[in-house]
Amino acid sequence: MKDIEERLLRIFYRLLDAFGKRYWWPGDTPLEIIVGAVLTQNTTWKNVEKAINNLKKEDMLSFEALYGVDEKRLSDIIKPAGYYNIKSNRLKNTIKLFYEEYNSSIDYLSTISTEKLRKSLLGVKGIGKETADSILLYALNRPVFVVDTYTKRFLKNHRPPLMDDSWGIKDKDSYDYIQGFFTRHLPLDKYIYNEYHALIVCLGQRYCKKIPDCGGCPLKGI
DNA sequence: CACCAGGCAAGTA
DNA sequence: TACTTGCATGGT
Repeated sequence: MKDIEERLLRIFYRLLDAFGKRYWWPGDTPLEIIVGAVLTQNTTWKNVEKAINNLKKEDMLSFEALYGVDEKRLSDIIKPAGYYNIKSNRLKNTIKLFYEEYNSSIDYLSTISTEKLRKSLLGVKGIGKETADSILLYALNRPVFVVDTYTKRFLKNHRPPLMDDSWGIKDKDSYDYIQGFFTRHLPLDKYIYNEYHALIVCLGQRYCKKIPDCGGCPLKGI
């Protein structure tokens, strides 16, 4: 067990050394990060940036403006992010939660437990586990490990020999199991969770697209 | 031309 | 529970 923690940290520092700090999440305010988390669902960040820039240009990047804006008009503004009709509705649902239940107040949000926040986020139509956890970690600074397709691919591609079968990771493991795996074997540290997820994404984008292929991969020979 | 990207919900079996 | 499908733009 202790062995796994050391291994995970060793991988972490190797990636950190290779790629440097990722400075996630891009975004100046918690709201911008929340909006980005919804818009980036199955979408490249590049396209999300365009949508967010449109929102800024229209002066729509506030809880009040987003709460009040017409859904049709919102879909028009965020069009570059793709799935714009669905995402406009999801954004409205998300903003509605913060506006109506938490007074659009980051200070107030800081008094609410992570468990309660996660439950209310998952109650929003359009927010699944990854989006909820991204908001918790990157917008609200809670120590929650984010699992995404890169994380699953990372585990799939690197065991064994990188990871031993005794770790119990299987291809079709659920979100909760994989998240639990990381949180059980890492210190409860939001800085590590923040950087680890970002580094896994960076690794995946550069080296491990679809099949196990570690040519030039910084984890080779670790 | 095909394929993918920092998911999710709804439908089917 | 475990698949499948629709959603849509923009880059490779």
